[in-house]
Amino acid sequence: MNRVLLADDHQLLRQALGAALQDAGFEIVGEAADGEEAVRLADELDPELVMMDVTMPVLDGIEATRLVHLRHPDARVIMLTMHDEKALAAQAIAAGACAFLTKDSSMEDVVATVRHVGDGDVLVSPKIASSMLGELRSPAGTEESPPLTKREEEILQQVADGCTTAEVAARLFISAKTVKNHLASIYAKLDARDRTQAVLRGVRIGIIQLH
Amino acid sequence: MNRVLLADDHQLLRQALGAALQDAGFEIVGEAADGEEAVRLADELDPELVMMDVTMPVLDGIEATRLVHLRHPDARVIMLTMHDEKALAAQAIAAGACAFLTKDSSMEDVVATVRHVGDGDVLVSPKIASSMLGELRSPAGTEESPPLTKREEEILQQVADGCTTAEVAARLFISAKTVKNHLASIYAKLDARDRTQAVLRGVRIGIIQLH
DNA sequence: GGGAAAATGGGTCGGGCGACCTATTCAAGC
DNA sequence: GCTTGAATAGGTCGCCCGACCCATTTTCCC
Repeated sequence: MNRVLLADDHQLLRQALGAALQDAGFEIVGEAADGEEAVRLADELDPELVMMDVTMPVLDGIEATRLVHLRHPDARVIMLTMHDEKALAAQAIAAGACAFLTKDSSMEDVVATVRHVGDGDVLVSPKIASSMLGELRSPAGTEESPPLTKREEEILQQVADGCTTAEVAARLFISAKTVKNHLASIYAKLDARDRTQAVLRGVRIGIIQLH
Repeated sequence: MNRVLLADDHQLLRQALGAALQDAGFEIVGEAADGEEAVRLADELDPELVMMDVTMPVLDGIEATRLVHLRHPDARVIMLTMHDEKALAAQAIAAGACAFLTKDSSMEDVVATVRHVGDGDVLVSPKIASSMLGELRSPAGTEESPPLTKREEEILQQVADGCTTAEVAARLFISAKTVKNHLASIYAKLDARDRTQAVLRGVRIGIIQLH
């Protein structure tokens, strides 16, 4: 019997996961609707397992995982994501996640993965997880895309919010040139050739919130 | 006892909805993972109710709803969406949907809505639905954004896929000028000032697929 | 048949944007 | 202490983009 904390902004999915995990013998000790709440509840409830969605308001799942892992090294975090992206897996693992699931998975896959992690398997690699799901991606070298810095994420979010280069510069009290430099770095990291593609990548990997 | 068809690309959510609706006394006659499959299964199974996600591969939920409603005027379609956007509600209703639910809803809300629609309520307006959900939006005039034409959606999708204006023109065998004209029309309809915002809007309202 | 909307194409203009290059400061880590 | 990387800033260049004009053809609905 493992104490589980659920963090997902979609109540529907939380309830569904909660019900399935309870049926499987897990105890749901709390539910969070955003990353910040997830971190707070993790502090408060000290769960053994955390099911964390990547795309969440206020604080995204990656950052929330990083914080939870930092404060509760024993807690095992399982990441949930809409779209599966190789780049995301690396970031999730780096942030301290133990496993990786896409929302294309079946309930059985979820329960199986949670059980594995709960049983103490140190790391269910994304590859193992995806093969376990019967879905295999990342053909070979798993070319990783280095995570964005905090400043870069901040700038990309502003761009996603509709700001031009000059507007971002004004909001952050820095030069437009600097914003351009950050953007160039973002494009290189996300393999995007313009702001549209960069923002879309950000949305896919869950570091960008849609307002 | 109503015959229900589920259409959502996330297996997890399909299972969850299916289980909840079955518990509530509905019969799940089929599940579709994309819009095309939804239309095909609707033809095949002739369900009374269809729960249709907006964001689906191959054919989006709006278009799928339009087709289903066209071929099966008696079938009642309930739209499901991630983000709730006023513009989407108008499009969904126009396409023939009977009700509108966000994934922020609770399972109880979903069951209640499905029951209402299944009982024969002609139209659960988005406003009623959202007030039923305890969430009220669209303060007054519900300023509608007219839906994009097929050509416009096609072009916006190409832009989302990373094409420049010239590349879209080449792919569609039309002049770059024409692409620009369509884009201008798209910007006006979606209240976007550039392609980044337009694509993001498309993603939010679910007419754009992320590849 | 007639009108509206969609789809097509053209022109011009200014500005934002991305590519490329360099430089300084500061903090963290080896 | 030295190096690395992040964040800051500057310059130039060419081009793509969006704003605002315009017209024609086709399609579809009344």
